[in-house]
Amino acid sequence: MNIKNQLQNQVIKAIKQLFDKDIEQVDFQETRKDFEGDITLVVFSLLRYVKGNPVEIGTKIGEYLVENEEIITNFNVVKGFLNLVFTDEFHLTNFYTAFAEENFGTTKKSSKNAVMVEYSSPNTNKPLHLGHIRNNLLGYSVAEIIKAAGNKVYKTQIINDRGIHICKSMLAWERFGNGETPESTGLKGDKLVGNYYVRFETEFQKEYSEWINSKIGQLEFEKFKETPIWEKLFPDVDTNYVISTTPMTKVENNEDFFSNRAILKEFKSYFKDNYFNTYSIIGRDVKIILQKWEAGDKETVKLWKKMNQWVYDGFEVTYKNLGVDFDKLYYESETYLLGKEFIAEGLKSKVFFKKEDSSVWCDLTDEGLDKKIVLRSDGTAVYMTQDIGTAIQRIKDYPDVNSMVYTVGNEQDYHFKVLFLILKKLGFDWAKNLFHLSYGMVDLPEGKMKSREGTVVDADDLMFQMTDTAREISEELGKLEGYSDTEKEELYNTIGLGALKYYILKVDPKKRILFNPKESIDFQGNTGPFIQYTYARIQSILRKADFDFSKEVSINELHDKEKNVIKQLQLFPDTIQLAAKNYSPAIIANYTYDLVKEYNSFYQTVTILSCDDLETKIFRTQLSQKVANTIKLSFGLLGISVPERM
RNA sequence: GGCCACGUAGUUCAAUUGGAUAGAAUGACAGAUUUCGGCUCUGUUGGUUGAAGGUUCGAGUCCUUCCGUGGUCACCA
Repeated sequence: MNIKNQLQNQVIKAIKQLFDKDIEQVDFQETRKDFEGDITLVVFSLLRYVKGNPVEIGTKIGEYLVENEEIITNFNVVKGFLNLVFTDEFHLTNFYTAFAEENFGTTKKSSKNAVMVEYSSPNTNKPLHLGHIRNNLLGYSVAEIIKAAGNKVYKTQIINDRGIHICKSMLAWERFGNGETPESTGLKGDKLVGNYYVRFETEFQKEYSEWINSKIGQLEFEKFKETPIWEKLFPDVDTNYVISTTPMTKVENNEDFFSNRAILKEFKSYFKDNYFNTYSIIGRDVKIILQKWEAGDKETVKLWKKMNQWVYDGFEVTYKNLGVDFDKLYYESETYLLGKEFIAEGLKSKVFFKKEDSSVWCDLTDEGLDKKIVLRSDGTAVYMTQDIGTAIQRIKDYPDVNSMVYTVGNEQDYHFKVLFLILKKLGFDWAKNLFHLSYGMVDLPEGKMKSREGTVVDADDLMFQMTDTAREISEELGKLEGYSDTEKEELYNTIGLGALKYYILKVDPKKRILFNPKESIDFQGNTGPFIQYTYARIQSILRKADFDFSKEVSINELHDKEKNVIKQLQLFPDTIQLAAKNYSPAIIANYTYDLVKEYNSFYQTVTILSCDDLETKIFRTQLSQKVANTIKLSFGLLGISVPERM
């Protein structure tokens, strides 16, 4: 039975005895640092049942507890808060319970049900970038946290290996590739394929620009100028005025905005998809490839397989460096057909309806959402189709899974809302346990990452730079005599990636991150290396401890700093549960930082190894060891490793 | 424009899910330790929690209305 339950029962008894009232639950919270005490009872919430002055009520309960509960030695009441003080023996017993438990804080698998966590899920036409890094770190960490909270977990991803994007790379490679391979160029496979995707875009833009200057392009431009599309593009502008005066030439005092050039730019981005689907030659060619692929054309499928494999090989290297892994991979090309099957079923059961052009839709207006397409008029699958198929396939493959977590950026909030609703409508009872782990974008100090402007931060490059900076700083410090070159490289990797991972994971997933490369490699303050340093320093102490510190000792009186560290350690189990409930690695990160701060303060004020009293020396060494273990465990949940020296 | 997030010290983030005087880090300044690793520790400085109302013992947190930022509103994924 945990402390809160034990105390709750006592308080309930106290209230029964003192005020003759029956209540079921009372609120406890951590005592704030500025007040004396170890746990706090909020008296205010009792006022509903017990009338009177909160201070008097608190005092009476406090007196009762000191009298009747042996772990409470003292109390004080501030306003409506009853702060209770535990005995030193109680703290010590708690510590040794934790000390004896190797993985203190984690829960052994208790549930028969499993959770599936999806993350990463990239397209196969481009290398991974900073945004994927956040996704991967979050997904991996949340999976580890859920595991530590006592659940079976499967890590998975859906690889978007099918579709127009990969066909674009294929077309460009066939046309301009001269048979290049990763081997022949020395490039990572994902980089090579990404280059051809860029090449396709360049060729397309060239063709598009030429077309705009052609007669027919100018005709479309004129049409564009006359359409009321203005309203959509510039909702803030008085449209009547704009249309009636042909503003692009006549409005003078906002020339930049209304200049012919600015409008042309608007037109260009507005008409792009339309052009791709109608006039574009290269667009037509790439769609032919997609059709051939869907028809199972041998040559096309062969090339598709070859280029996808290059990408997979490249991704594997990135995943390995990043330290993430998967239990099972799903490929869109293998699940979209199952999705189609269930669209057909849904049509029968009237979950979906068919339009005249034979496209299939789901009507969600009753739920306050729109109508959503689930199958194109030509019968081909859309994004939603394959997501339906994938979800169902997963439950088929893993019958013990009854809950799934999707780690996907918040620009897809609406998509997942719809997906979960559709699955519910299709009658799957597990659909109520689906969670979209939605996270904010990663911005750079200069603004958003844009591939067209070349401001995308490549995942491999970033990891390399972080390791490099870690090397520079570590070499200055020179604490590494006796380390071989490979050991050193491993350490730089540990530190560099530790900095990166902590920097990203310490912020709440749903908030957007401002990624400042300079700050991310910082070693001081609330950073990964700061925490790693504390761990390494404890290891140094443990190496020097030339006495037996494996057995319990008894201490007469605890130092305040010792008590604070013990209290912080005690919070670990609840913290894991809370982090799992909230799908938030940030909670683990912040906990670890608090623990380290508490420990450093302890370390600074008391002596450990040079302490005169043997019992105290042993106890403080044990306390240090437990802190180190906990750092290692909690950092493990974040996917960050800790060094023995640094 | 409809819908959905978010808005907290100069900056980057917290705040035990409605609790006490809103905390850290960073920056700047002052100090401690110089024999367990100085990548440490202790202070000082810095806030009308975007604004205004409301709900109650109590609001950064919940409700309403504005303001600002971002996302989304495809037979793209």
